[in-house]
Amino acid sequence: MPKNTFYNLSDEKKTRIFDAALQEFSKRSFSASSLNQIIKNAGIPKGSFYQYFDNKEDLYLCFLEYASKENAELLSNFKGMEPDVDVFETVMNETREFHEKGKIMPKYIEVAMLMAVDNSEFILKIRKSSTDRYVKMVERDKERGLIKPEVDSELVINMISAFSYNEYFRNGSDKERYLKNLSNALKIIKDGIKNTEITKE
Amino acid sequence: MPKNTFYNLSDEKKTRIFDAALQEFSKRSFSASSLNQIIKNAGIPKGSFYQYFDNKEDLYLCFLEYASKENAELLSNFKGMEPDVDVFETVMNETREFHEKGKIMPKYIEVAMLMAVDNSEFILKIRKSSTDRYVKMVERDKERGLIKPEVDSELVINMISAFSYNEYFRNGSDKERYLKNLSNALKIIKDGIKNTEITKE
DNA sequence: TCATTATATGACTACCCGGTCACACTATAG
DNA sequence: CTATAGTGTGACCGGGTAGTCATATAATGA
Repeated sequence: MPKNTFYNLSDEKKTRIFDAALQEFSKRSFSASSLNQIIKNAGIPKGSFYQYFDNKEDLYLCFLEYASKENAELLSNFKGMEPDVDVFETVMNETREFHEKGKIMPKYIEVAMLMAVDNSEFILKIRKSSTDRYVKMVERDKERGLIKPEVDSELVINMISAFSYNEYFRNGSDKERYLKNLSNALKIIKDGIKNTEITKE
Repeated sequence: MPKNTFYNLSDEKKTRIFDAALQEFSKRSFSASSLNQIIKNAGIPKGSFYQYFDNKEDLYLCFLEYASKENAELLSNFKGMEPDVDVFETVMNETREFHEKGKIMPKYIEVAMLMAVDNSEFILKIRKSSTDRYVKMVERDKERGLIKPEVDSELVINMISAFSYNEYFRNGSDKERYLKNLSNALKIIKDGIKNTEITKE
């Protein structure tokens, strides 16, 4: 847990620290990340950092909490689940939105990707809760007769998120290419699980 | 490429080095791995190591070659690209074989998984060449009229490998579950890109 | 005003890393 | 026996890391 001195800091300084943390934690996994790099980017002296946090782990945990709050706020705009839009369109729209919004969000994707490798219990919990929302969308689409009922909803979401993370990394700065590939992959999955029976009345 | 001095080493010493490399490369990604740790475990002095190899990358490449030879007989069953088997069946068969054979294999699997997550340019190059084989299979299936011609072959392989790596990590020790999920995912992708036109004569 | 407390700071420690190099040793050939 | 070439070796280099600490400065309260 960060010390009181951290919470007493100006918002501007706190933001600067979190921004620097985001830069670093989205580039390297926790164990490979450099605290020196973070404080350099944040423009705060080494000594000051240790006035605010116990150590690197302390910062990481605090950062994750902050990041998931940021995340939740942004996603709340979409929570509505518009009735005419299927899960694939939603994923695509939200991803596109991520990129248009300040370009900060995609960095969180990288953080998540690097977290996935660490595979700690703590991270599994966060990931689970973030995919649940999409799993529910798949299930809704099943009920609407758009998707074969025997399909494993969680598996579909795992396919999408795995590809999304991976592809995001692979394409580096070429975001257009990433979005195009994601769109193509979504189309393949959609065609692969679409309900061919005419059960709609 | 290792130097002659390495090949002139006793088999016992060579094995000791590869064993130590396996231990390290299965625990940490290439860029996170420690050469010092490897030579310590292998019980050879730093100076000697550089008599055998140019650098850490040299050892890694050499180790990969050795590892893939170790599994040579395993993969040789499949290398032939049997004419009646499509890319999906091949992936599934190879994966199953990979996991069912031997107790040494899991370590090598860890190496492969960590490789998938490492983003250094060095690793990217290696990874590319290893997926090429599967990309070619997709293209062959296209020519055979099994897969829609407009599909991006590389994208398909990326979807499969991303899911495979991710799912492997997610399911931890539950290999049966992993294989089942992979099978289901392959089915979805297959259905998503199968050629529905009747162009076969 | 002055003493006390909280915060700011960067030089410093100890320990990693990959890689080099001068030197020691050994084997072979003349 | 001696010269030479091949191999073994660990101290060392430059640069990175996380974390510490004495001291300087600012803020606070009596």
